[in-house]
Amino acid sequence: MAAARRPTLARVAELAGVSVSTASLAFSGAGPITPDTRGRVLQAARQLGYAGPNPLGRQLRSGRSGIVGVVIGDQLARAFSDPVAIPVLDGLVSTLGEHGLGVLLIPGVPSPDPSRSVDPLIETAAMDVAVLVWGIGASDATFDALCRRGVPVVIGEGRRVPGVPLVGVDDAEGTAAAVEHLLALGHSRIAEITLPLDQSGRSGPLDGARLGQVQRAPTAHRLRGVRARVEPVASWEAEASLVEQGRAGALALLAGLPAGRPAPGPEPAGRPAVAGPTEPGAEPAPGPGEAIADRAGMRPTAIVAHSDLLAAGALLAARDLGLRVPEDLSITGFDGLDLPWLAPDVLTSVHQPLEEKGAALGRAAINLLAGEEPEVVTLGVRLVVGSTTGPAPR
Amino acid sequence: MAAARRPTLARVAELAGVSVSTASLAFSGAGPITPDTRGRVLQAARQLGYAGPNPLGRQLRSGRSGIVGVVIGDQLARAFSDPVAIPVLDGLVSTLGEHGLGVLLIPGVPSPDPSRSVDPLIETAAMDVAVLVWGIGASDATFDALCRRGVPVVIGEGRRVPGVPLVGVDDAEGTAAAVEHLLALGHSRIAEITLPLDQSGRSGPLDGARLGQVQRAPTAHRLRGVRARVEPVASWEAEASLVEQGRAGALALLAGLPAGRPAPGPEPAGRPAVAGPTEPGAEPAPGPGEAIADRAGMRPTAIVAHSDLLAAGALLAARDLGLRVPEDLSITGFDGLDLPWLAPDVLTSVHQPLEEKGAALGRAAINLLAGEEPEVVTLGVRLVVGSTTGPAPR
DNA sequence: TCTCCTGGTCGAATCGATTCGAGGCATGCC
DNA sequence: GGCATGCCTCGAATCGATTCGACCAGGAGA
Repeated sequence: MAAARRPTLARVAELAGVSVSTASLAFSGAGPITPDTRGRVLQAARQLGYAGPNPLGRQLRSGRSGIVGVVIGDQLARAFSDPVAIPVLDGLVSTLGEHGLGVLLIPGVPSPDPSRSVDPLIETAAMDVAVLVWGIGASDATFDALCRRGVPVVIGEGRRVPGVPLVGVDDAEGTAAAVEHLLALGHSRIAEITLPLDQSGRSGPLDGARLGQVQRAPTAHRLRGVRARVEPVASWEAEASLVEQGRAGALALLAGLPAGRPAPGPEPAGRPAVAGPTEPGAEPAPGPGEAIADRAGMRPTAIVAHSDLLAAGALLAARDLGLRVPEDLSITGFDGLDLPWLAPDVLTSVHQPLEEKGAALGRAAINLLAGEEPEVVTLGVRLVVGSTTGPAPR
Repeated sequence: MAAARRPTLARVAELAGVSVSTASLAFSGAGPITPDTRGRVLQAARQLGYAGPNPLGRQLRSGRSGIVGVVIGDQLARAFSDPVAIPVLDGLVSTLGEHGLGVLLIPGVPSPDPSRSVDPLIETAAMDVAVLVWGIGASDATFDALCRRGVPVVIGEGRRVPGVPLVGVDDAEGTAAAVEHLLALGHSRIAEITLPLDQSGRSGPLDGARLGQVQRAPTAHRLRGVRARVEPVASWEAEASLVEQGRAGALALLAGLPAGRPAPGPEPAGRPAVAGPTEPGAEPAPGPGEAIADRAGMRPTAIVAHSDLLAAGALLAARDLGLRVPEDLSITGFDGLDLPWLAPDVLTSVHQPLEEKGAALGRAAINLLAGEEPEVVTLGVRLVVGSTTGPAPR
């Protein structure tokens, strides 16, 4: 039994008694056509149940698929669970949608995969541009594969690659502002909970050696921003931007240490170290067995977290430990998420324009398609003071 | 300056000294070919920087785009913010990915839109199947448009449409189980916070009249499941599945009412009403001015929420009101989300297999493509008792 | 030695639309 | 009345690959 195939433009033209080219004109609207003829064609189309030109034919001819591949780093589920990702994706999809472009979801895969295999879609799917949303590492199989195919790429939050548009926020500026705020409040013992430095899945105390291994661009910038103002008394690397990780980090940084004022130790507390080419390795990193939380044996009075979820976890940990926020401990986040379940607390946080970031990614993709020169866009951030920061305890 | 276009299969064949058809064979692997010839073709391809057949040509020929359109109801941002959506989407994308299919994200639009316009992608994008993830209403412009185009459709969580595969969970069974659990604990004054009944954005007390207007399928089933076991003493309709809405609903249901045992009023408290064709309108709906929370003027001892986020909001509201959970108030949710920030509480909740639901949607789409008969799949749910339910207060 | 078979290669048709240049017809102007 | 001018319409080429049947050569079997 032959299944009746969908009618084609040719059949419609035939029924309408016109040529295929005329019928095409009737639909595309490009080129002159008598309203009468057009009407006859549309009438014939309706009669045959023809719902417009087959996208496949049109795409082949035009060489454009109207599809933007969006490569979601890591696992899809994890990417989507990240509340930071949502507005970005939303801004991206909206902006592209306004220009008639669709978003094809492509799962990325962890970079350090030995087989360097990428999702088959990257090799075979039709797309006019690709957007790598969560940045690319030093060497990225996905990026390479796309280049090989000749698919233009837009990078979100990653390292700069010559000739490739890049969209990011001013990460360093953001963490620097947070630290500055804390310094102004009199804090000197500032600890830090960082975003992952790479895709290794590692978590735990962050020492100088590890610091040199940072691969993810936003993390690197946020680390730099902090260190542009102060050398943290302790730093803890999270495995991912998750509440649980923030809690674990804060517990590690805070637990079992007496509160108190800066020890009169050899190290000048909270010395503001301007970032620069300081001797690496000269840094007195804590030894293996040493308490990670505090080189001087005393509790930090503030925690700078690289993300709001990490900060939220830190806040919960503080509550668990019976610490008052901000009286005993100040906490800053990064992202500017709305986290009503932290009520009555509102995070002091560096707000980044997430939806605008998505929109900027979309515009970059569109510009690329239009043949414009690739640009590097850096969006501004803004520290918004909430209820989780206050004067340093005396 | 003529931009050098990407090399085509024809150029590769030419360079390799074979015919186009042979070159095609070398890539597709279909049909017999000498390893030697194949090697020559691949060599030529490498030399030209040819990264495999152009998807557009292949797709036109095969009539398949390898793309599954996933229509996300409402706004994209809202859909993504819903933690229920994430695992479903993840299961869907994974399952489709294993079969080489990509997911094209398509924003749905609110049904009651007067212009009945749909996203242009629905009319013009290439796709082999479409999945309507968040169900379709009684009449749905999106669904109609897809049918007109001849794109086969899979429905997730919606009404049954003959000839269209449907995937859902046993909603009625779920809420019934939750209520049964509460009844077994001795609760008789059970209130309810419901999912939206339609896309109107309405929220507030739910009376009998409104109950008849329910359009969204899962909501209807969950309402039915509750009423199969008990007639709630009060019901509050949320505008969306959000923590804030749950909090508002719970405050409305609980605020300002004295705790206490069932009033010896004319109405038998907690009468278990079996669902059935009871006289509509005979229902003693609360009058306009009446306290919505409680027909007998007393606080409910349990709240059945249609989703975990609503339940979480209710829990926060209870904490705000100084009510102990579960000593003063029991709360049940629906979905089985992991909500660590509710710690130390763990919701008693009806767990639904979210990722499996996504996978089932994917399988349904694949089966449809393979020409198999459309099926209705209903996945089971399971009540998991947490710390938010306990014996009714005496 | 002839025929049959089979594995490998090639030609040509096909998928469904877009687009460019040519041509036809009517109008307007000289 | 003839010619230039537009406005529509049409034919044909094109996008890049897949696939079916034809064809050819070489080996096996009779």
